[in-house]
Amino acid sequence: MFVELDLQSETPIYTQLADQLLAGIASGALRPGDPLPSVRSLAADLGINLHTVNKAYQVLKQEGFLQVHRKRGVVINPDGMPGVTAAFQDRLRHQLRGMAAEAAVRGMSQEELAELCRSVYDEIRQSGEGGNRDE
Amino acid sequence: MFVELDLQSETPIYTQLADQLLAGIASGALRPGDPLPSVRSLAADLGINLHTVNKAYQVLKQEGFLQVHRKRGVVINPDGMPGVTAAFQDRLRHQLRGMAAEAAVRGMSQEELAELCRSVYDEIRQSGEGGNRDE
Amino acid sequence: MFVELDLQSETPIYTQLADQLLAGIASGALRPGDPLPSVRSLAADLGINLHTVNKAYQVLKQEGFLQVHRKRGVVINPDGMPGVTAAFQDRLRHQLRGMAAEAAVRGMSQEELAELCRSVYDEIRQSGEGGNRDE
Amino acid sequence: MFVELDLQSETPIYTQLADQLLAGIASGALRPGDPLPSVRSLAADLGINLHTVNKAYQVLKQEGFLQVHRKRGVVINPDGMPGVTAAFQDRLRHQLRGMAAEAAVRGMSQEELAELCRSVYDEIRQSGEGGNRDE
DNA sequence: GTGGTCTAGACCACA
DNA sequence: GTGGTCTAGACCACG
Repeated sequence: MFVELDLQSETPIYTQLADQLLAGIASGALRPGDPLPSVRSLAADLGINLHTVNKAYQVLKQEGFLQVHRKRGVVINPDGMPGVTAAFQDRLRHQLRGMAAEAAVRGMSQEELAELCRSVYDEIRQSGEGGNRDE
Repeated sequence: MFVELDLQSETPIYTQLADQLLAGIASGALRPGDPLPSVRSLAADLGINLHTVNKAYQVLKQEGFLQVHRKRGVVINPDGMPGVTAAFQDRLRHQLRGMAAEAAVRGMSQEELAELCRSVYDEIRQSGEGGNRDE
Repeated sequence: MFVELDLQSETPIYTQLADQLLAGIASGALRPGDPLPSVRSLAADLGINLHTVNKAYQVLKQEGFLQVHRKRGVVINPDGMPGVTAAFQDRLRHQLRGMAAEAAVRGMSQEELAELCRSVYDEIRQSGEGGNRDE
Repeated sequence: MFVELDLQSETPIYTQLADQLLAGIASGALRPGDPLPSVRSLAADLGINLHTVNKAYQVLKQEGFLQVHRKRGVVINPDGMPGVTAAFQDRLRHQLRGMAAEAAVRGMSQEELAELCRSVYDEIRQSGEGGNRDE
């Protein structure tokens, strides 16, 4: 579990955690059906409160990425990940708009921005290359 | 001034305002040297708090997009816009990472994401098309 | 024994099990005097914990649906089922209130809700049709 | 605000609160656009923790019944209530199934159950007759 | 003053 | 042991 949190960041800890878990799924390090650490143990590992971990889990569960299994605890949704919903696209566009506006004003070209997107996407995919599974 | 605020959004009003001012600049509707409404009048126009408008202006001034003169009021920085700083790139990558991770998990391909980037960028550029009022 | 458990559900497994046993009785598949599997074997069949099966049995025994004999094991109460007690009606109304409130808010009419009730009731009755094994 | 909580009940306080707010909406006592008390004041009124109130609000917000307005605080969704979604129907059926099974076993007829549904529905609708609005 | 976040410590139902 | 709930007290961003 390679999670790195910036406790000073203005983005909430639970958001950072949720994002990194998603990144873990995207990279293949976490796969559908895989169990996640209990809120308590992960909280202890990360040195944060269990409620903070719980909130991250709840957010991901709400969106359909996780399930709470009565026997196996918290697991990556074994039925696969939710697709590209309209709500998600809206959210994406909204966030992109703000970034794109500033990028444009600062003189970044359309293609430079797109290229940056691609490279970030690649980083995420490759970070888990080989799908190391050591739990 | 074509500013639309969503008071239900989870993004702060001052952020929305700042983003839309940037979009105005990106589209060419606002150009270096152009004056902006006074805090007072813009707040009245938008039906929001003075502090909120002020904060948006402060944020943009801080980043170098605006200048505040005691006499001439608030103007788009006549010396041109700040460029693509390292800090900005970091911020961009950081935000992109979260989005890209979720997009990847949801099955969006690298090129689909890049394409979305491009289209959003275009929208911003085009929204001000024909808005070059004085040349 | 046609029991289907949803380990991801937020309703406890023992509750699901108890409900399905009740449904079995309602449908006629299980009748007063009929024997039920031992805690041990049912737990093995369903792949769940002994405690869980035991709790379901205890709950049903507590309400008077089952009897537990040292020798004959667990049987559907041969003296017949408990009737519509005041306590049960209270419980029913209480649960219905929450559902009805949300249904009403969502625009479901009184008759639509009543009709749904009837259809669910029918499903339960019919699911055991033809299941009268020994007469 | 006529909210009555049973702190001894096994149903969570936040659920009871959410249900009663829904009942308030169903009865017409609360209408789209109406403001709700702040989490702090309502918590003080009810003698419970503000986090508990907050959770109730979050649940209702999540489902689309409430909105958090940056100026007006928490309000009943002014765009109207969510409709009868498939997810809601599933939830309803599931809950009804358990109740209907027990009702049937206890000898309650299909029509008796439906009639109970109707009467509960009526109680909710009528409790707010006249739409008293004293805030 | 609002809601959002985080922490800490506690109890309970469930399995 | 797990997650779910509740409490209490705190800080911060926002408007």
